[in-house]
Amino acid sequence: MDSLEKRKYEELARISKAMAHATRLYIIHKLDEQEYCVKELTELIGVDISTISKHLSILKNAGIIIDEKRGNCVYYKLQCRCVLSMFSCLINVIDSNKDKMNVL
Amino acid sequence: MDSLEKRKYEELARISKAMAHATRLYIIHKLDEQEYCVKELTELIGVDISTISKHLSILKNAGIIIDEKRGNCVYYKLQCRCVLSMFSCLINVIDSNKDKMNVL
DNA sequence: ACCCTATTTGGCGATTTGACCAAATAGGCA
DNA sequence: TGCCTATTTGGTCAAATCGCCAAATAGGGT
Repeated sequence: MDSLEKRKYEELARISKAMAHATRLYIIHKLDEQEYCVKELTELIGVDISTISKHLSILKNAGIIIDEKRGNCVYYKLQCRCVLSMFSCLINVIDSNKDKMNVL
Repeated sequence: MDSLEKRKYEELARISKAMAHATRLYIIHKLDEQEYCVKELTELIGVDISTISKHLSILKNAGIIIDEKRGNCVYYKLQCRCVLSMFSCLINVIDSNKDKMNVL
């Protein structure tokens, strides 16, 4: 793997890592339905608000979500719905394993 | 997030984490082209063979790749090409960010 | 200006991850 | 059987991740 290729895969991994957490996947899923502010997400998820804030900043930093301040709150939404294809990919993997199991 | 939903997202995250590493993404990419044994992948990538073996076991454990012993070697291949849609997802995210930048 | 709510930031301890080395294991083949 | 190559496993260490708490910051509204 030459250094150019290495950089490419590290960049892909950077985005991929940002999604690789149950809470962050859940946030992405909820933000697909509608936008939410930090406090609302905190109530939906039930962990400390500082934890949610950090998850959001990881997603934002990876360019997966964007924020917008309105009134007293910071609202988050998906930067691009394309991330949702991630879910079908993950579900496909899980399903293709179930299939494998059944065959045996 | 009720406990059923929590389990669901943890399961998705389990697969997602397995892919969230530059070397493992690279392995997936190479295994899409053809199957390889551990030693060959080690030479392609250039880290310790035990490191590659562990990466492979993570991918195998997540049901992303499968192995097959033939002769002296263990060959690995994709369990299902569906994981490749992950790459387009990641690239889409990166591109949608570039677009955003250009607009500004 | 002051209070109050929302959010972010810094720091801490616990856990996980990733890379290497060395040693164990597996199996083919002379 | 004994050797040799390929692979896996266990141990160690450094670095990254995660969740909480406490404190800092931001900004609206009275």
